[in-house]
Amino acid sequence: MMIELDLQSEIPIYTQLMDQIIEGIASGRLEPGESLPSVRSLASDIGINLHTVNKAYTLLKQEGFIQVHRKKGVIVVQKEEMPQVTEHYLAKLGQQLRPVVAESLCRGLNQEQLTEIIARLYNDIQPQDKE
Amino acid sequence: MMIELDLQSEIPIYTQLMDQIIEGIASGRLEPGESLPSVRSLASDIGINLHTVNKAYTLLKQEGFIQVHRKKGVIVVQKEEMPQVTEHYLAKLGQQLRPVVAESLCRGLNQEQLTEIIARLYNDIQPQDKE
Amino acid sequence: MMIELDLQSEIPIYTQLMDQIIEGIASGRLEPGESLPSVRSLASDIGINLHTVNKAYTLLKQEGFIQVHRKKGVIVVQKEEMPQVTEHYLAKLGQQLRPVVAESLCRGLNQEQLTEIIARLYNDIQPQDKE
Amino acid sequence: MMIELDLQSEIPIYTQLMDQIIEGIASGRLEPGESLPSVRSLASDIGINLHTVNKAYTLLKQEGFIQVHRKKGVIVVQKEEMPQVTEHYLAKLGQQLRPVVAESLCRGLNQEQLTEIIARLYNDIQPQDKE
DNA sequence: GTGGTCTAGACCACA
DNA sequence: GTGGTCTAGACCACG
Repeated sequence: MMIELDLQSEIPIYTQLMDQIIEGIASGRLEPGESLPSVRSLASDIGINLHTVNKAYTLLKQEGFIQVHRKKGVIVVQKEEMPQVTEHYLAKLGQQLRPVVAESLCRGLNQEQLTEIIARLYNDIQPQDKE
Repeated sequence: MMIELDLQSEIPIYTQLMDQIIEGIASGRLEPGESLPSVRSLASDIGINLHTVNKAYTLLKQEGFIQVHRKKGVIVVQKEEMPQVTEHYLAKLGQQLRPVVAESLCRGLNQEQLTEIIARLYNDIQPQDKE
Repeated sequence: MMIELDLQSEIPIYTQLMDQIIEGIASGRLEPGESLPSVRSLASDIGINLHTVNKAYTLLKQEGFIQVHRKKGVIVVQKEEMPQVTEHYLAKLGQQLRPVVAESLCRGLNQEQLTEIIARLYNDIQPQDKE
Repeated sequence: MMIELDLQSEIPIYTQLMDQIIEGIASGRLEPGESLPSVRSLASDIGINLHTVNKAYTLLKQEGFIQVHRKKGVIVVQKEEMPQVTEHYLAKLGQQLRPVVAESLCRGLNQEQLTEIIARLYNDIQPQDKE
């Protein structure tokens, strides 16, 4: 599992970590049931604070992407248990996307172009092996 | 100019204010050349500190959405001077959207559905000059 | 006398006005002894406040570039009376130029290039008719 | 890092601070990658408010001279990432220098003399690695 | 302990 | 009256 952090970024490290793990799941590089490194080992691997990894894991657990077993350690949830498209999620999505769309409109980036960007991201992230 | 803020939100007030103003421009409720309320009056209108408004204005000025005119006060930039779709902007956009798409993939929200959400936001915000 | 002001600029209008008049003198478009418009007419010509023009004139007078006669109005000083290169002026110059040179060094603009820019400005402003 | 401020000057403190830091970089007293004191410690060291220091740092960050690193704090950018000579910078430079040259012409300070002043500043600021 | 945010009150330059 | 600057004190997120 490759984690790339930008320590200069204004995005908190724990958020970047969450994003990377979620993208890992989305892309298939992290499979359901697969186990993640322990808080300690991941922290030392990428050279950040224990608390930071812990915070990311805790939030991912809260959102339902991972489970923490006393014995098996940290694992990605099974496909059936993966978080769904809830009302709450859709609301958050709209709230996130609204300012993005507004700025696009101001700058003259039209709906087709934005859709195209979204499409490229889907293809970019999505698992490519179709078998 | 209606401004709606959520003082409890984790999103900084000055960011919400920027978003609202940008959406105002995108929607046509704020027209190019139109003048915005003074820092002081807007602050007292919406019940926040003038420095918070000032920060929002300053950032909007830096991004090129508004100008501070010595006589007319704060004005929305002319259409020709509106910020463009720069490389830098596209990079920022991709960076913002990437985690959104990743989470969508995990939750099983497919590309068509996300595109549909974008489309609705475009229609929602866009100026509705129907007459 | 053409005056070009940028009302959006962060540079105060009275300063821009002073700069323009000094450049006018430097370029020969305003000759020693020539009279400048009255505060009132200049203000209405360029559409700014009386006080602003007044401030510019007052400061120019203090610096010795113009004289205000009760009868002749405002005139550019004679060549012999033009402000000289004083110690005080050199100190001000160094103080102004120091940060400019420092930033140039940081950005990798070398001495020759900066000198070239200065040279171009001299040629640009200087009176061109040599007869 | 020595900082000398003139609290009586008409030049804003945050500007003086920016200038001093840029000169520090230009002179080599501040090396790329080196970390700057925290907002709080610098503020208390030089006896000004932390918000004033913060403003200077924020602007320097925006201009690309420093970065805020999540672990190392505030650092001078690496040499490769140092701001370049952009069109925008050259425009700003011309705008800054134009009135200076105009006044020089009026006062009879010729191009050679001004060039000489620039040269002295370059030598004065430039890193003196003689050993 | 760090930077980021917000509030509050004050002074000044500008127009 | 406007924006710009500075000070001061407080809370929070982050690491």
